[in-house]
Amino acid sequence: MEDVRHVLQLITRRFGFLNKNCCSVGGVDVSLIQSHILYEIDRQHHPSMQQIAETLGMDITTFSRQVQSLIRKKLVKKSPSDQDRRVYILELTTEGKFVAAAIEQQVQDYLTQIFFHMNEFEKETVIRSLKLLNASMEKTGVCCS
Amino acid sequence: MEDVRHVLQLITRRFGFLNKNCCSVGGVDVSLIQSHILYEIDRQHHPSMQQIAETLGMDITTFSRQVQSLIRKKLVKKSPSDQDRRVYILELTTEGKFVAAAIEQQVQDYLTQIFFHMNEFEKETVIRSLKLLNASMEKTGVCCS
DNA sequence: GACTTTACTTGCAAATTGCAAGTATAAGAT
DNA sequence: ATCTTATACTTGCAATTTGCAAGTAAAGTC
Repeated sequence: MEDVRHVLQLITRRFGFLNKNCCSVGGVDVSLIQSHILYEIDRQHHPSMQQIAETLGMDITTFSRQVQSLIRKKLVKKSPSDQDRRVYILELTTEGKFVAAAIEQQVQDYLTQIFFHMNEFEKETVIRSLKLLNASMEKTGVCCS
Repeated sequence: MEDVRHVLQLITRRFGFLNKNCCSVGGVDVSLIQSHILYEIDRQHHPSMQQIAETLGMDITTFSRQVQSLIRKKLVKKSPSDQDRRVYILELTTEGKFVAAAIEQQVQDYLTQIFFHMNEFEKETVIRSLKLLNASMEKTGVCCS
């Protein structure tokens, strides 16, 4: 139990490294945080700025500027909502989707490699455990909608 | 399998948030990265600068300055090695140990909370799974000695 | 003893941060 | 209807953090 922190720290670090290295696609470079933003915009259906900033636990002003940067790179599109014109709806451009997919592919390749060292039973156990852990973390409600 | 990335992303994020919030001890504030530095100096026995920077995957120059900052806060001590006077040996000061321990305590409390939602069997399975996952990640050798 | 490598630091310019203060729209109160 | 308050987002600014290039100083190599 004492070493759970350490193991989690290592897993987190390794997973973070992965993302860090995988953020250059074609001519475009995106930072780690930007890749997370792309990822979340892709996942959530036409989210607002707030939603993504909240999900990622970022300060909204920092987020605002990151989005500006992604718009400059033509990876993200921002349009005012019809229902409430204070809010802006985010979506990926075609190129944004392409970059997100390329990153996704690299992550999946890495995950495949990792699970390659396990047999089917281990693999399933690990995946189930991760989900359970995540669910437990959610219950304690430290963060992240 | 497709959602493993997402689950890992969430776990990572939640675990990162935890650390982010837990870095004010007594009068002293340390950033997330600094808390990781303290943690690793504590773990490794009289490590050099390189070693910690490498472990954390940080640029050595950035690391150098972070250490300077921790020394200013009197949490870390740096002394030239006897064997090789180019290298500096790092260790925590008494206060540094105190801060590291306080952070450790907060993390452990959080982990206890998380596992509180599981029965003994689940708990053991999850811990075993995390170790297995970490070992598999290590085999693919993306990072982190 | 001259060259190379290694461990670490500093200069600098760019990027990233958060707070305070701003604009603009929406919702609620009278 | 309008006055106030709340919400969604942006901008100014000053502080921090970053990485590269160039530095120092000590080992190691030939």
